[in-house]
Amino acid sequence: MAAMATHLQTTGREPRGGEPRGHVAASIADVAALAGLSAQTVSRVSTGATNVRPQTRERVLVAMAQLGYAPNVAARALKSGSFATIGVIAHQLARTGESHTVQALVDAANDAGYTVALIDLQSPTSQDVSVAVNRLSHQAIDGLVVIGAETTAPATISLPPRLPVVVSDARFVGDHPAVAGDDAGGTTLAVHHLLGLGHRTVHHIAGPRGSVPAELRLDAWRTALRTAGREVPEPFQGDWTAASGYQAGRSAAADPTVTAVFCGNDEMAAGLYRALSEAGRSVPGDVSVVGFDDIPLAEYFTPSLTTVAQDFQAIARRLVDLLLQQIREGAALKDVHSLIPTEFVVRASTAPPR
Amino acid sequence: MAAMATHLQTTGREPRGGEPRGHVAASIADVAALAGLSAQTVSRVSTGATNVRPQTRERVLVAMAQLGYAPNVAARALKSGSFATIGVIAHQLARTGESHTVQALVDAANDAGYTVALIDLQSPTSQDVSVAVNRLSHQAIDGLVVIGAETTAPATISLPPRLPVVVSDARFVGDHPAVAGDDAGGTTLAVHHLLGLGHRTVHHIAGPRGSVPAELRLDAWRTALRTAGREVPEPFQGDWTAASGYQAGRSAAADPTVTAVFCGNDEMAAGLYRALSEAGRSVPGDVSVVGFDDIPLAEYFTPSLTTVAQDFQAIARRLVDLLLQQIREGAALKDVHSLIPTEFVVRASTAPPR
DNA sequence: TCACAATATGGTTACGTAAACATCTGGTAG
DNA sequence: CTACCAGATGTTTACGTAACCATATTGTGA
Repeated sequence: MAAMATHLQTTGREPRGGEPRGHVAASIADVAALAGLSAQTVSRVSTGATNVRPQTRERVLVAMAQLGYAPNVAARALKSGSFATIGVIAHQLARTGESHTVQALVDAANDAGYTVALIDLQSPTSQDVSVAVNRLSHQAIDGLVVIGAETTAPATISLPPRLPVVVSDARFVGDHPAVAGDDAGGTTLAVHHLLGLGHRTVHHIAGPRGSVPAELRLDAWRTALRTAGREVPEPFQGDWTAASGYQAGRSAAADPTVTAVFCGNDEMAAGLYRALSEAGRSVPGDVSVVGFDDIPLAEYFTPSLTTVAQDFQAIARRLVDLLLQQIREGAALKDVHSLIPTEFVVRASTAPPR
Repeated sequence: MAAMATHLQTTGREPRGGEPRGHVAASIADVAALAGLSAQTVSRVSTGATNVRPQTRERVLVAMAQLGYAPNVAARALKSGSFATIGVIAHQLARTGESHTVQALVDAANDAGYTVALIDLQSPTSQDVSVAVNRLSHQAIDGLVVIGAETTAPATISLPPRLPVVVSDARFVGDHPAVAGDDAGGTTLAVHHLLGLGHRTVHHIAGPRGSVPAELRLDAWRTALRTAGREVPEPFQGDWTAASGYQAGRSAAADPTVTAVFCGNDEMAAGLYRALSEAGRSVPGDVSVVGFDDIPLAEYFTPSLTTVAQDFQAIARRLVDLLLQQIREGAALKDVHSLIPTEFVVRASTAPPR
């Protein structure tokens, strides 16, 4: 009930006050009157219906232009039940990976004729997600993309019934179609690459506890080492930020057995670079480093960072595809789980051990 | 007329098909019937009106919960003329500076009870901006924030009349309220810092031609040098990307007279770092480097980057404030130009020349 | 006890659009 | 020449809400 109350308050704003001329936005009736036609005919022109004489259509278009007519989206939405809008729930938009997904998502949605209503969560808890969804209310959006709930099980998010939803989540639990980058696959490539160069084992700076991609990468790293019969060292605990990578890096730099580090993301790799540099250990001479995500800056780290590239574009396109499919067909797609492959990009931060 | 046609087509989608039970979303009338009250009373509860007996309100809330009622946003918007939504036009959202502004903007808008409808432009030309605006149509949003038009004069953007608008633009031309970081001030601080360290002059890697912030930083750099009576070297031409900074850096590294470089943004500074490193010139020993923006990674460059920090939060808050003020008061705020101060952050990438 | 005020609740209406159905026009085939 | 058909246009209606005005109910003071 508490959650429900969040969308029950009005904003208390009045419609915008009048220009000098009592020039309220022109409606379809005004256009009809000016053109000497019925409102229905105007509506037909504005929706692109074909059964209108070219000459009549022209008359309507002229009247529209003259009045600066634009269809009232609210009325249209009320009538049709659709807003041509999808909701996107993100978490810390400015985090590099997230912002790429969101940009790609916005572009994909726009291409499909949809506007994106964006909510940015401060914290990605189930409750906050639920509140955010209710805020958009279940009729203001035609569908919902949840990409910011990395520490939350999608199944525990309370959603309006019948609202098409897709989530970006690699666990593939719950009923919603899900799309994610191949965290495990990318991690395996990274570990094998480093072992293949001759490193005896690979250390890891992990993302925050509870984060799904962080856990998946951690597990895959552990599994890859075990499968290869290598020792699994204690992972360093990070939180995605460069600062945490730096902290972890101070410990790593002090440990002479560390010759190869797989970082949970590129930002933490940047922090590690600096810690190693301060300790006088060179990359890749003394320590090889691999990142994850392939942010634009990764190529211009010094040295250029070897990393696991995520295809954010592909992830976003797939998310939008799956969502629109549900919206159009009116049916929930259950058990659709799409894993977008990662690409391993070898640059200059990895080398055989000394 | 061509532009107008863009918002006249419907999407041709049918409303979502029925669940097994003919369970269309509950309306205010359904709630009223279940509670044994009039629709009006239900409406009062849902809008938070005070003149309802607590006992009656409770009856309504129970009925709402039972039916899973949520107000129909379209109907509400149609009645009130307001969507509680603001449009945001961005350009290359994933660019670091931009994504911070957008995140802060979304947060500020959400705090004020507004949803953000986001459009990401591929190219920031006047025409594209106009098309994007028309796409949102002038009644789907209560106001518009334009932050992605850096190569476009706001005055040349065709906007629906009477739509409250704010732009993020430091030129302050045209009628719209504008907010921007203090490009010139920040640049001056950077140049003075470097001259103060004893450098004879300061080189510059500029942002793309035509970009407003790029030009402002370029001009301010030139002016600061002239004012100080220093030689003004030919600037290097970049385009905001690390790749362009690297290119420029190759030339800079080859020129022994270059001892201090002011970069148009932090990404280009990253590219410069690498070029200098490859040429065997150290930062800050041989060359001092200053960036612009203070992206989160800047502190973890190796060495830590001295840069001009922009307060994206403050910019966004001010943009939203100015927009909401116009929306609420119904009057356009002309000639409101707000310059958000920058902060100069001294880190480890600058030092006196050898 | 009753009149009156204050508060609570109900009925009617309009917001702008587009679907469904009705009517009108012009042309064509029998 | 007429009946009919197809296409063009008009009329009516409903979508869900909240403002406005009308009415019912409660409580208070004389």
